Amino acid sequence: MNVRTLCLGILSTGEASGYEIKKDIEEGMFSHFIDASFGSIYPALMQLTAEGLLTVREQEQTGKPDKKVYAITESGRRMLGKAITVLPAKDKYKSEFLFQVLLHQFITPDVMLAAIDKQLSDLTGDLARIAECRRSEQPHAGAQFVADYGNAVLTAAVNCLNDKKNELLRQSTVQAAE
Amino acid sequence: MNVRTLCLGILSTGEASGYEIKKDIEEGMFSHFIDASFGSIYPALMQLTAEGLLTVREQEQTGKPDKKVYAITESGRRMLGKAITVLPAKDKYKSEFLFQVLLHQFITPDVMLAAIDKQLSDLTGDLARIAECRRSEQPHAGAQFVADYGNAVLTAAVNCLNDKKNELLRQSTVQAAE
DNA sequence: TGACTATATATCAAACCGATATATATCGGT
DNA sequence: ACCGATATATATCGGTTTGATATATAGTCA
Repeated sequence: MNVRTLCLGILSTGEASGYEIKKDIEEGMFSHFIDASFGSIYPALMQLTAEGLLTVREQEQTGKPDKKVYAITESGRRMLGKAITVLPAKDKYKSEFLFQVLLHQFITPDVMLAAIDKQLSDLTGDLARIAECRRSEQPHAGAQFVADYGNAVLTAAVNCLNDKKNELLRQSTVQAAE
Repeated sequence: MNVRTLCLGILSTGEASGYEIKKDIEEGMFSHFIDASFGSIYPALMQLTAEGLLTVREQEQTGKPDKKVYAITESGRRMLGKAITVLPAKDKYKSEFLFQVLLHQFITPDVMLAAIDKQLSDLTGDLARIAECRRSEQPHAGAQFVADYGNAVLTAAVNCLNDKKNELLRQSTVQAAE
């Protein structure tokens, strides 16, 4: 799935500017399983507009720079429906943390513990963002599904990591006592 | 983390050809949290060799085409150690499946159920691959960690998905009965 | 006034993916 | 003996995406 479809999907929930789309991707419900940068969002919006799948209107703001508000057209909705009515590609998961864990022989125990703490802080941050989305966005079946799924996975990760961390701490205190 | 560091990391566990590195990334322990294509692996190996971080030797094979076996040098080990002694970047997770779930209004229930089954099959496939790695690769602390972490997360995902699927099936049978 | 932050759009080099090309070798079917 | 399919193996390339940077407006705070 490319950034074009992503933009159509977000704009199907309401009109927005490129900057607001980026914020949705970083802070909203989409943030848990999607990523895109300005360098791909802005070109995609211009291209989609040129193809008639979006409309733009320039909106003046007080206290802020002007913004370009994009809205999806009927043609855009059809394209979106067609694009997501396919078997989804396999999830992609990339983790530098687990890479370090697998190569633990090259790093010192204190660096390893720092990495685990960083990972725990990332995970609990994600959990907090899901709770925040539940509070602020209006809930519907899809959002409920995604939030429950995210909570299940992240909670399992946190529990496993805490176990592993305690195990490491126990080992290092035993070694220190010898 | 770039493909260069990835190649150094894999080669730190033993010499390999570009093709074998790709197989490690697809089937081995690394497959659960790493991805890279030939289009980035081969250039990276050539570049690292030119910089003296790897050595190559051409090896003839019977029944197969020749291969170029790369091995990490001392200089490469130092570079790898330096590259992974940093706080790891945040995990990246991309899911077309959850994107479809959040936009469920655009897809029919049967497409949704097909997507869920695809996701379940992907997850159980990953679980099976972890079990297979446990069987075939020699276990060490890092591999144990990664395998336990993967099992915890994937099992939580499978359980949550099965719940959601049953819920959907119950709803559709209730609606069919009305 | 100057420094900093937030909002907002846009561009670009570098990195990377996915597809394709090329080549060798085995195996099974016709 | 020949064809097609599959596995092994290296390499390249167009197109997409990232991450950084540039540009600009406006509020806040020392």
